[in-house]
Order: sequence, then structure tokens, then C-alpha cells
Amino acid sequence: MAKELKELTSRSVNYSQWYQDLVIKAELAENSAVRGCMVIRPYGYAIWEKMQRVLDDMFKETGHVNAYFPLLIPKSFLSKEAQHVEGFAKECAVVTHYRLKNNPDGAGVVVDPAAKLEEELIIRPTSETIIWNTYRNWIQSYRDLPILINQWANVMRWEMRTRLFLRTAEFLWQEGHTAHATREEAIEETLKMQGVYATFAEKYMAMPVIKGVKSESERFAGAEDTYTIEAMMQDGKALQAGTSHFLGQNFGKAFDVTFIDKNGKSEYAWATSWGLSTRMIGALIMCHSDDNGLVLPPLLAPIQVVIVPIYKNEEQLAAISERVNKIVKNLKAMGISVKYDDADNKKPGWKFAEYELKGVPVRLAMGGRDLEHNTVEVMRRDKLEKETVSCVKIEEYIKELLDDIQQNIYQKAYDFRASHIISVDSYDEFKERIEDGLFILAHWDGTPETEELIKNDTKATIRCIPLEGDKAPGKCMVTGKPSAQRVLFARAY
RNA sequence: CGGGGUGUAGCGCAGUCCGGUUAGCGCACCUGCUUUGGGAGCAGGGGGUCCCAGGUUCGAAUCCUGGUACCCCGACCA
Repeated sequence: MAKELKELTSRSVNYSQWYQDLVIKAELAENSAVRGCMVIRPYGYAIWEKMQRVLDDMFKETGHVNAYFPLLIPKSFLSKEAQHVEGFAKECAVVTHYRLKNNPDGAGVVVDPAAKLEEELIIRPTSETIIWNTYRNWIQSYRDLPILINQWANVMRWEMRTRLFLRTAEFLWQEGHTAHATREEAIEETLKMQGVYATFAEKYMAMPVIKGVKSESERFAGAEDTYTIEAMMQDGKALQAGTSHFLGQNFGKAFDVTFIDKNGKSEYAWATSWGLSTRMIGALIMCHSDDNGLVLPPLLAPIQVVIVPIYKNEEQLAAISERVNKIVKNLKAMGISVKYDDADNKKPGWKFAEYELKGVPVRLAMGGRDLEHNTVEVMRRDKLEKETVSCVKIEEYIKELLDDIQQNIYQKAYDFRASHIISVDSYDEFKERIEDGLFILAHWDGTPETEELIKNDTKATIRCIPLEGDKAPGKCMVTGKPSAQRVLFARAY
């Protein structure tokens, strides 16, 4: 594994080489207020845009629409749902004033004390409160339901310690907020969106995930149940990749959102929320990268094919370009994003290394020899294998190759995970094997106390209670009390 | 808030222990020539409040005191 990747996965991020092209931490050293906020450079943002497009399409297919709610939330909203405020109060940025004025004692500006807000505003850590405050006005009858809304937004959580990509103070995400007439319908929605996330992770990110439900202590603040997808990174640690919450009537009650049902009876609305963030860029890096840099799944790669000419003079370049331009045109017509890099200030070797660093799935190189034989050199990023292929029907060949790469990197990640999951029955064995960086399926008595004990002993937490797989009951590895099924333990980011 | 570490060119670092020429190296940058099938070679060139303040000294990047910034570990965390 690349040094930089190790650094990222071991949390000790140093702003070196290859992912500096994707993102850097804000460098405003004089201003500690933006500590932990991200600057996402164009190439990294292009990956996020690809993710957005795919997710947005999936949301539309499941009947959702986009809307937008305010960044600032009145402080009083947050305190309306008891669990929710308890979970988020400790990490909120607060707006207290609305104006600055010239410093009477010298240069610069100071906060104008006269401009103190009557009620402080919170920069949203998540939008349940302001959205449900709005839903109250939108919902009167069961005919107004369901409301199926998604929002693309930034949120801010003032974490004590941030970690590039995985836990930044400000991050971009989508958050879905739905309202339903019945418990069953809301639960169905929660599970449906967990399924959407799982499909996104596996089909597009080529990252296998385990679907499950969170234990009580890992549950979202204000939820009745939190459904999650958990992914394994290359160091064997778990990353929570997306969550979907069944909120019950908690927010309906907190914000007094009622409707008249078919029988004329007043009822509180049922809620769900679900979110997926720029943390997924980090997941992509940590799941697939190798010593040469990023390995991007073709379905999310901003550039799917790069073509590098190798030439000795202008004439030769012109001849190569003529042939390459046809290929570029054909590939684009097939919906494949392709870049022809004929910049003359970089040598071919430099370009090869650069695009490998950026994870471009397929690279074509065309030089004098190829010109003569009507061939092109094709390299696939995932296996770093090169072969020389005829230019005849090269476009079909590339299309199939992209599919194959997508499939292959999923399989590679899947096999890695399969070889790093075990079941254990004794706590001694658990304590020993958790050191190896594994996912461990074990029996647990279902109590927060036991979970806490295991966490204190081993730093491992219950990632989820899996929805699929071994459902056999057993005995808790710690207390020997009855266990309904094995649950998934791991150290996590 | 506790523990540890680091501030020297745009970036990455050496030099600091044991004070002593004009503060050095790699990358990047500029000029020229040769190169171009895996991050080119040679020659020349530009670029520095050595984090800040004070102190010791004939002399401080180096020693002392204070400050400050950032990083890492922990506490915290859907």
C-alpha cells in the first residue's frame, strides 16, 4: 500500500503528492476557525459530481424530488427533540451577531455589540429540525402524504478532532427527509433508501457493503432505528458509508406535525431521514487505491479514458492526432469520457504516472510504431497490464474493458473482505483476532453495557446487526447470556 | 483539555545535540541546447524577516526565557 494511503488510513494525513490533487485542508493558518474545513480541488469535486448525478437519478427513480432549506436554524428548534439536541448540541457552530463595525481602537473590524441577535442561530449539523418545522405547514391531510424530499447541502459539525475526508468540520452531503402516514410505510422507505445506498456503493463505487441495523448506542440522535451500510477499508477497519433512519413520530411530535387520516382522526406524521456525504470520496480512495495512486471505478471516474501521443516531431504528432481524434469522437458518441492529452510540455512518462495517480481506468498510448501498424497500446489501471491492440473496433474493445475493470475492482474488494471476516465464539479469541484488522461476527447479549465493555477492552464497536446471513441464535461471547444472532464487530473510522 | 512532535525558499527536508566562512539539498520555477515508447540529461540562473519577542555572547537557525502556529495520539463523534 502506498505510504500516503497508509497515512490516510492511519489518520496521520500529510499533504503529500497524490491526493493533494483531490483535496487539501484549508490552509488559512492564521484563522483557526476554518481548521478542519476542506478545500476540494476540481478533480476531487468532479468525482463528487459524478456521485451526485448517479444518486440523484436513483432518488428520482424512487419518487423523490429536490428542495432546499435554510443553512441557519433557530436555536430553539434544536431543543424540541430531546434525543436530537443531546446528540448534536456539543458540536454546533453558533451565530450570535449580524453585523460588524470599524474597530474604534484601531484597524480592522469588530463585532458590533448592538447587533446581537435576539435568538442565536445554529449552523445546521443536519436539517431535521428546520425541515420538520416547515412540514408542519405543508401537512394537513393524509392526502398531503407522503412527502419525499431530498436536499443537497453543506452541513457543519464542530468536531474536536477532524480527519481529512472522513470527518471534516464542514462537509457536503445529501439528506433525504420524508413524511409518511403510517409506521409501515416509513419503515419501508427507510429500508428502500438503505437499499439505494447499498446499490450505489456496490454497483457504482465497486465497494461491497454489509447492510444492517445499528445497536442502540450507535443509533442516530432522535431515531428509533438506524440502518447502515458498512464497508471495509484496506486496513481492515470499518467505514460507515451511509445511513437511513426510521425516526418514528419523534419529529412529528416535537414539531407538532399532524394530519387527518382516512377515518377523520388526527395523527402525528411518521418520518425518515437518510444521508450520504463527501466521506464517500475518502471511502473510494481507501477501498481501491494502490502504490501508484488512485484506482477509480469507471462508473465514477471523471476521465474514463486518457490518450497519450508519443511523437518525435510535429508531423508525427499531426498524424497521430488525426487518428486519435477519430477514436475520441467515437468514444464520446458512446458516452465515454475521454481526454486526449497532447500537451507538449510534459513527456509521455510523466503523463503515464500522472494519470495513474489520478486513477484513470484506461490509458491509450499511440506512437510511431502504432501509426505504422494501426494499433494502440492499452493499459488498464486496475491490473497495470499493457497490451497492443488493433485500432479496428477499438471503441467496442474499450467499452468492454471498462465494464471488466468495474467488475474486477469490485471482485477484488469483495475477495479482500471475504478473507478478512471471521466468526468467533470466545472473548479471548475475539480480543486476539481483532488486532489483525478483521470484521468479526460474534454473539452479543444485546445490552449497551456489554457493548461498552468490549469497546473499552478492544476499541472495537458493533458496526451493525446484519440483515442478511447467519441468523442462528447463540450465547453472548462475554456474558454467556442468550443472543438472537451474530452481530458485526470491527474497529471503525 | 491532557501527552508528544514540528516551525529553515512555492512544496518536501538537512543543519540545531557540541554557537564560528556568503545557511544547504531535492522537487518546482526561468534561460539555452539535446531529448520524447515509463515521472528526461547537461549547463547556467532567480528565489530566505531560519515562526515571533526578549535574553546570553565578540558572534545565534543553533543556547536560555516567554509567546505563537500547525501536526500526531487521547478524550469527543450518525
